[in-house]
Parts: sequence; structure tokens; C-alpha cells
Amino acid sequence: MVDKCNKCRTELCASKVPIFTNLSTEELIKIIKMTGDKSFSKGDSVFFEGMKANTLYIINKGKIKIFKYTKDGKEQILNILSEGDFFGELNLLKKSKEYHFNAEAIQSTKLCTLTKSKMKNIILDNPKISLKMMEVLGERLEKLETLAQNLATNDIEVRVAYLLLELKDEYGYQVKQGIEMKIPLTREEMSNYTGVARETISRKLAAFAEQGIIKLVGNSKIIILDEEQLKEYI
Amino acid sequence: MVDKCNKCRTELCASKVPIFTNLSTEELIKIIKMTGDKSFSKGDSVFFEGMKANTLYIINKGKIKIFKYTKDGKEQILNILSEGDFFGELNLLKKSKEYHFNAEAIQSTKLCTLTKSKMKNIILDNPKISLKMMEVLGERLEKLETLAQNLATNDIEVRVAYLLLELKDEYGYQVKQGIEMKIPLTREEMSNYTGVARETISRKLAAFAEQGIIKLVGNSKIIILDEEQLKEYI
DNA sequence: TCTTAAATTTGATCATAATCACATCATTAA
DNA sequence: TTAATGATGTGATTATGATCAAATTTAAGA
Repeated sequence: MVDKCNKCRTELCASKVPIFTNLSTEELIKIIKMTGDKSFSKGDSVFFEGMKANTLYIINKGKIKIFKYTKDGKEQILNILSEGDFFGELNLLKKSKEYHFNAEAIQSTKLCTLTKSKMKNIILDNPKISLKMMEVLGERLEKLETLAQNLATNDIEVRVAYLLLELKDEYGYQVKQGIEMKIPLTREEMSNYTGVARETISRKLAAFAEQGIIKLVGNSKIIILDEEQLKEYI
Repeated sequence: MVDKCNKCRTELCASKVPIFTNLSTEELIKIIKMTGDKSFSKGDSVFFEGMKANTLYIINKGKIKIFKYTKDGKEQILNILSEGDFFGELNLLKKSKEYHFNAEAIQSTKLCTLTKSKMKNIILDNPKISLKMMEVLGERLEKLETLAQNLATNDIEVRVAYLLLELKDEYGYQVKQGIEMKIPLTREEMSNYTGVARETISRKLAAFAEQGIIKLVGNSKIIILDEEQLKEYI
């Protein structure tokens, strides 16, 4: 029973995480035994900005949006994380003991949890993990730099084109017509990621569709018909 | 002669760098022997986006701005780095072999240089360095998240207030009237950091001065008279 | 399938910062 | 000190996206 559970957990959680991929099977099992589980429904909060931070979360299934609130109460989405991604990790290293952003499930989501102290032990036992983590942090930095660059751009079409290409990288798959993607974001969340009003997102998407660059199918499916033209905006 | 040089270098470079502070004196000297030097005048480029990345830079003296270009050719400043900061490090870990941003001296600047392979050796010899580096990367991530949050804010006064408070943390010192700071940024660079037009920066600063929140002295000195009121914008 | 609430789109108006043009100021070097 | 040059400030205009107010569409549940 325990074995079955461990095997199942191995397949579903720690082994999926890039930062753990260098470890031996024994190490992995040791880690898996330390993890806990938590389930969240769409719209549930994992934690809020300002809450005491003592847990590292690893996404087993589902999607999490990471965001902060701007002065006027609007949420600014910083990242959308999927299966295998982890978050809450910065607070493992820093003096600060509070999360500085909010995490909320945008789909039905299962998370594995590791306490701060257990994660520290794992890192101390396996120094290579920190190298892997640095790599992941570096990628996240680069992504945020690009986000900042785009938020600074006053040309709104550039921002929307950037959003579409970001989504493509994460959710796109080839179909006859072009690259189809089932997006996990509502128009409002697209607005909160790009800093562009919800109505303006609608209008720009409609304009792109008009030009034959994309095709809108319902609310959550977009097909990129002409990727090259989209790229020219950036 | 060599000893004197090493001692001098110890004081001026590697020992200043937070990621090296845990090391023993012998380790430090070993590292210092590996570093090279480079000097830059105000306005000189250290490297461009797309250039082959094989060097880690440590700031010995001066200031460096890190930026990317937006589609329309405007520069978006991502960070202003000072003495003790390092940059170019992400490329030590990633497959990517090219810098993905530009670095330019905004003051007369001296840099210490470490090649990619030498830095790798140092990390392998001293696993604790990677923990320190993670901490620094985490701080940089947090800063960028706040930058993104502010660039997304459509209220321009919020962005300018944020800029002033950022500058205060880095360059402010108490005087009778309030907190004085000698800013290393031109109005244009403030514009390129906040994503707000240069003229608008001028106008908003003038408005803040009008309200008695700040006092402008020449082009590069600002005194924050009422920090609380400034904070209320954020 | 039908119902219904929520999400999205569309239209009209408005506010505001970008832009352009130029005046003024500050700083550096002679 | 004075040029001379680059940086900054100011005014007027304009463009554009935010906002408000419906209308419409979508999607989930009965």
C-alpha cells in the first residue's frame, strides 16, 4: 500500500519537477515521503500576499496564477504556472517570512507541499538542486524582464501580440489551420497580465481576427493563423 | 608588489560582492587572482543584447544600467546596478550563450571580470556560493515583480512616486529638510525606467514639488520633503 | 435541450498622457 | 567667466485607450 502510494506519488509529483530530475531514485523517494498534498478548486486561493511563508508548493496537476494587487485594487498577473512548476521557493532563502504575492488556482489543481525546513534539508543533502533552482530562477527572471519590457511599451497591439505568442509557447499545438490553443485565461485575466483594459483586449483580438492573423473560437480557444505577422509586432 | 596589488584588489572587488562574503581569505585571494579588470567611461557599452556571453562582471566602482530595447527602439531600463553588484551571471548556467539585455555605464565605472569557466570552477569548489547567488536572484526577481506591477499601473503618478521611493532606498540620505538624493539618472533615463514620457516625468516632478512633497535642486538632486505623502500614492 | 448567469463584445464618450515644437536652463570645458 | 551644447521644462494639440453603459454571446447546469 505504502509502496503503491509512493510509486503513484513518484509519477505524479516530485519526479516531474525539473529541480529534482538529477536525483537518484532513492533520493526521490525520500523526498516524496516528505511531501504533503492539497487540492484546490478553480478560484481557490493558495495563499495571499503578506501571509506567513513556510511552504514550497509543487504543481501536480492544474494551473496557478501568481499575482499582486496594484494600488487601485486591480490584480497584476506575474506568471501562470503549470504542472511541474514550483512556487513559494524564494521565501525559503530570504529573511522575509511573508509571501509577497498571491497564488490562486485558475483550474482544479493538486499541489504537493514541502515545508521550508524539509526543503532546506533536501538542498543541503543535494547541492546540485540549488544549481538547478538557480537555472529555473534565471529563466523566470528572463521572463519577467520581457514582461516588464512589454508592459513598458505604450503600443497596445505589441502587448497583445506578445501575450498571444506567450500563450502559444505554453499552450499551442499544431492543427491544419495553424496553431490552436486552449487558453486557461479569461479576457479579464488577459487584461490583468498585459495591463490593458478588458474591453481593449476584446477589441484588439477582434482586430487581429479581422486581419486574418488569428481566429477566435468561443471564449477559450484561439487559433493563430499567421504567426509571422504576429511576430512582426514584437 | 603582487601582494600589494592583491590586497588592493581584495578591498576593491571580490570581497565587496555579497555572494563571496562567506568565503575564507584564502579562497578570496584565489578568486581575486582569477579576475581581470576593465574601465568604462560614462556612456560606454559593456555589452549588447545578442553578444556572446562568457563573462561575469562585478562592479568595483560606478554604476551600470541594464536595459532592453522595445519594438519602437526606446530603451527599457530593467535595473541600475552599483558597487558590489554583479551581472551577466545568468548565462553561466543557461544553455543560451548570448546576453539577452544591454549593459552600459552611466558613470565612470571599473569592473572586475570573471570568465564563465572560472566562475563555474569557483561555484563547484564552494557550493555555498550558489545559495548566496540564489538569494540575490530572488531579490532581483522580487524587484522585477514590483517593477512589472508598477509598469502595469495606468496611473502615472503612482509610477513616478514608485520611482522616487526606489531611488530613495538606493541613494537617499537624511538632511535637515528631509531625504536628499543625488540621482544618477537623467530625466530621460527616468522615463526609460518608468515607461512614462520624458516630458511627463518633468511635469509630474514639478507637480510633486508644487505640492511640497519634493524639492528639485538642479537636475540631479531631489529632496523628499514628505515621504508619507509620497508613499500614499503606492 | 432549455435556462440563466456570467463572460464577452460593442458603441459612445471622455480623460490623459504622448507627441511635437520650442524656450529655457545647467553643465562642461576653454 | 563665457560659450556652447546637451538636458530639461512648457505649451498646444492630438491620439488612443480607459471608462461607462448596454447588447450579445457563451457556457454550465438542470
